[in-house]
Amino acid sequence: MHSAKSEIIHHAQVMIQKYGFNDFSFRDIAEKVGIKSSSIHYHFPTKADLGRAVAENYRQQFLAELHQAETENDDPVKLLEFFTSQFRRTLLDGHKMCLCGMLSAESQSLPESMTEVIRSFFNDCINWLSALLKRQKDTHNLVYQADSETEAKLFIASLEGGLIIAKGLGDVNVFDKISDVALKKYQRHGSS
Amino acid sequence: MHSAKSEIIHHAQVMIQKYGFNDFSFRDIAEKVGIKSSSIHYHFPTKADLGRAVAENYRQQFLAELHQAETENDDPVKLLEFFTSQFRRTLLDGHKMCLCGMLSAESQSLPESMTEVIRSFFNDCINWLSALLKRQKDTHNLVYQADSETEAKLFIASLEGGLIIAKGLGDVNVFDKISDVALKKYQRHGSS
DNA sequence: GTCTATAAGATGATAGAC
DNA sequence: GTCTATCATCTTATAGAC
Repeated sequence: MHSAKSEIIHHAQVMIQKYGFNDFSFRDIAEKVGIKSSSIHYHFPTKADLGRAVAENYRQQFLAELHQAETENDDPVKLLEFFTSQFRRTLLDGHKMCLCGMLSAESQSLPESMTEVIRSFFNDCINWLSALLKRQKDTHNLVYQADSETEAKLFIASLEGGLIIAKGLGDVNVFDKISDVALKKYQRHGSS
Repeated sequence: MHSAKSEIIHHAQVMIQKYGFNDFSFRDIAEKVGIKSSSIHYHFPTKADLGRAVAENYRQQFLAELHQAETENDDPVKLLEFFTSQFRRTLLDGHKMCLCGMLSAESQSLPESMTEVIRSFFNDCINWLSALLKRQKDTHNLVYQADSETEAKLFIASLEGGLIIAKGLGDVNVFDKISDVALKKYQRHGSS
């Protein structure tokens, strides 16, 4: 389970989350993995190939963790908190951005093969959150300010933006404050 | 008012907002301005110098526009809408990110001279929004879910994240949907 | 202030040996 | 699969003429 290929994907992912897609090199990855940069081209002919593989791997793993959480707990609020904790974890672990949040900001300088995956990632997240919020709304007869899909978009936007503000202020606690308020809307009575 | 120096700053700003700090070169800027890349070094010795000047210029202009808006209108809700429209404008004009939002995401690959300015930008915005929200709250006897400063952080996070989600989905309308819901919280009765 | 010329290093990528 | 060697290109940056 520590094949060179998976090691390359792992370190590329971390570097994208920390520095962005255009500020790491094949040599940087190679040094981390302990091989030469030319060996990376054997697994991923171009940087676009590597980038797409990293994004697709991230998307699938992220989604798998969401589905796994659903099997362990079916309380919508708890699941929203789990979703939030996934973002919190990347921030605490090396001040990393969400991979797809970083790539989305940079999307105009990325190959189209990568932007396809980013779009899928956000669609996946919004669908998952939307179904959750709708279930919470129907169960407790709540009234939202907008349809569940729009509420889902606002929620994930708050988290992606929360990472940016926390990084900009250089204070990881800011993320917790932001996400706590974003969550409160769905934890209490439904007049909001 | 079209000095080479201001032209350089302008085009550098646009390119950072579109592609990020590490995906444009002095030659790219030089071509846009119509000079040679070596001439840029006369005005800005290093790329870090240019980056800091761009960020500082953005920060001051952004803040000046906020203060200008305050002299024309003192309704907190209208001012929140104005704040929002500033973000909307950058998205509609070339799918650009907020300059400091982009730089904040990339902050781990930036010189410290730039991260200082980014921190100031967000502090400025949060202070401005916070005072606004507090005034709205006191005037109408509203109840927020958190203190005004935290509400301000959530609000700007929603906008920064709104840009990211809209870009990720490749649909600028998504930003409007997100910002509309974020705004509703402060337009209506105060139980939220 | 802007130019030409150039340096010194990094980058993505390929060819061919093992 | 990984290596060495190499390439063409791009990058920031500097020196010196005009």
